[in-house]
Amino acid sequence: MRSITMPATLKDIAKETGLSTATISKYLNGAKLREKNRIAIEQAIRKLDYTVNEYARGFKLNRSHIIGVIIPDLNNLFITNILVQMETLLREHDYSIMICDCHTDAALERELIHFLLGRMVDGIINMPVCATGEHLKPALSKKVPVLVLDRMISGLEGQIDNILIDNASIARRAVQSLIDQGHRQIGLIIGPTDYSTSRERLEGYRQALASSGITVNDSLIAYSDFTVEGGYESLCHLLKCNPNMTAVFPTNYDMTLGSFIALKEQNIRIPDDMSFIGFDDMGLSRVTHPPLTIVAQPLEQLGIYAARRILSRLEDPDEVPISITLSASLKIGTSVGVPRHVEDE
Amino acid sequence: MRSITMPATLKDIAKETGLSTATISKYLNGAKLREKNRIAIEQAIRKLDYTVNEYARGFKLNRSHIIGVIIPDLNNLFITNILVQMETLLREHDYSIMICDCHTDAALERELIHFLLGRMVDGIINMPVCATGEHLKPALSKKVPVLVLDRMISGLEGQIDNILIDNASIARRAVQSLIDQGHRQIGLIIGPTDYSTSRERLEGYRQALASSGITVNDSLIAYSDFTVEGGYESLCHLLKCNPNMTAVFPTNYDMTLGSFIALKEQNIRIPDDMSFIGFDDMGLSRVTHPPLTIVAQPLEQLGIYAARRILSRLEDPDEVPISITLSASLKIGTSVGVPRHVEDE
DNA sequence: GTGAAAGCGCTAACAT
DNA sequence: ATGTTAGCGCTTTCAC
Repeated sequence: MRSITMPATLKDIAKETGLSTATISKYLNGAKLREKNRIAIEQAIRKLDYTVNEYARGFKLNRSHIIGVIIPDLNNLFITNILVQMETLLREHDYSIMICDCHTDAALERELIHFLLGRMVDGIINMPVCATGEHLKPALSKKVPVLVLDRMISGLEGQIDNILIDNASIARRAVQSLIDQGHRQIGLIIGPTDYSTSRERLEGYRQALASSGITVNDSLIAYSDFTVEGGYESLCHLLKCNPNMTAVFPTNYDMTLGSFIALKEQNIRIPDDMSFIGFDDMGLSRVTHPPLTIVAQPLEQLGIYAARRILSRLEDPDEVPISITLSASLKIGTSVGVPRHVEDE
Repeated sequence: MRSITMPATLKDIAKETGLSTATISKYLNGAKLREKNRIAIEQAIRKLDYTVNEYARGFKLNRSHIIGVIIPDLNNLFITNILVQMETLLREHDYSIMICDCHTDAALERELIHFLLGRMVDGIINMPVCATGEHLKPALSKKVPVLVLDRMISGLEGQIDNILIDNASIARRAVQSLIDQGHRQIGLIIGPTDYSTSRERLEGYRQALASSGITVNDSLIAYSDFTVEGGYESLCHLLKCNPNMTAVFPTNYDMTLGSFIALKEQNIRIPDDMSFIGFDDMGLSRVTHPPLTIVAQPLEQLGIYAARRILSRLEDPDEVPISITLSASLKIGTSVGVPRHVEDE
């Protein structure tokens, strides 16, 4: 006899209704059957509080309906904004996500691939730390669909899906808009250059300057670390080394917050004393006066595309992996003005 | 014959080594055996690239090694700070977490309990939206251990674990420290009072004032919503209604950020013009000058205790659910000063 | 439309 | 120390 705490199984429903487990299973999976039987089954299910044992089903069908997600840091609004959309959309399709934080540690990242494969995940979404993509090989050789998020990995074309943002383009446009206002001494606060996103933003900055015939002044480029503290210190450093700097462009949210606070604390007015273009349209950018001109990355879209792509791959194993690049937009505020020396002319 | 993409099974290893599946299973689960056989198995495992089918194992043993986690919002550093520790510790014990964001929607929260139970999670950790705990009943009746995080739910004592922070106490101490400096007009920015944390912080504020014989002035209490915008607007509102206010105490991280920026923008100096005690020692508090006096909640500890408790419950089903209350601390900076009118006396 | 039976990969008696 | 065997709950032929 089945104890009070043991959940009911198909067999119990079969016994209760006098039907076979096969029939009930089929019904549960969408088959049609005699009205009388349908009702009997529904009744038995309610009476015995039956729910499908997804574990047995997954075991039988060899699919878990779980997507593994490996990210470098959960404590990051840029990342969670993407995850929220992904999770919501995947759950609507009856998939759940297993999030693993590798703490920006490439060795742990590699381990986590194995961890997730051991958990029989149906697919893997990864914002990679390891730039070579070497860590993804075990998943690929097991034919588990892999999607790489927000960072470029070369050498795996055609084997993985890739959702990217056109960082070079948006950085170029942002810096160009500063140049158009007359700025020549434009500070850039950039993240670690082992990430393709940082390199591309730097490249966009260089392109904009080059196309206007402005020589790049290396002392205007602060190499930072994507943190609030990093942004704060970089801004202070840039100011000290470049008294003539008239505009500054931090290139992620935390550094935007840090450098914004540094400016406020030094009583440097935006845009009167310093023009400012921030990054990522979250928290801070919703309250500042003047409203910030800001690079708005389509984070929700990133999450949605990632979820859609992995679902497509799962539905049709023959689907070919592709790379999708989304455009960011420049949200215009009033934190960019005409630089002093131009006004004076 | 097993196709190239089908993963190897115990049977394959058995065939390869000439041993039985039982022996290999036992070895995999820690049993000792003849050195010769051990080597043969290791070799076969490597040759066939075998990994345990966790799905079959979980099915057989009726445990998934998955903890379901339901939170009101992933886009929240307070929450992710807790999750990071939880995830790390649980994974070290070979558990993974399935995170579901209910978007502060009680109906979705209830649904997610069913979703997770259907996924056969071994336990559930929940920072609840629903204050009655009604949504947890299905989990409890299935004997799935439930742990409630950071919020009090009454009526479920002895049935659920509960990890809390002593909000009343820390709020009282924070406000007391302002009173000790001579402040009498102390603004409070509080979150939605449907959460026990908000009510307790408000209670702590009241207690501190009462114990010093100060009458509570309702116009000094701003009921806000835990967001950056909310903090910004609440600060502006408090200032307008209370020109005599000499100190302000926002009670979560986002509202701390919002009100801090509002002060900066109005050129109100901290602590000269306004004393300030912030909440949650993250991002902002690491860069401000002067360093903020701040309520530091033990977020990492919260995550660690939650993980430990649920692991204990899983290891020993007879373990009795308990409630643990952690103390927050007041990190002293220099954002609190002596109010003007006292200096003048 | 319905049922009988096989089997997914693993573990746990139980036997040797 | 190792093998035999049954069976977890489900889906899926293949009959009828």
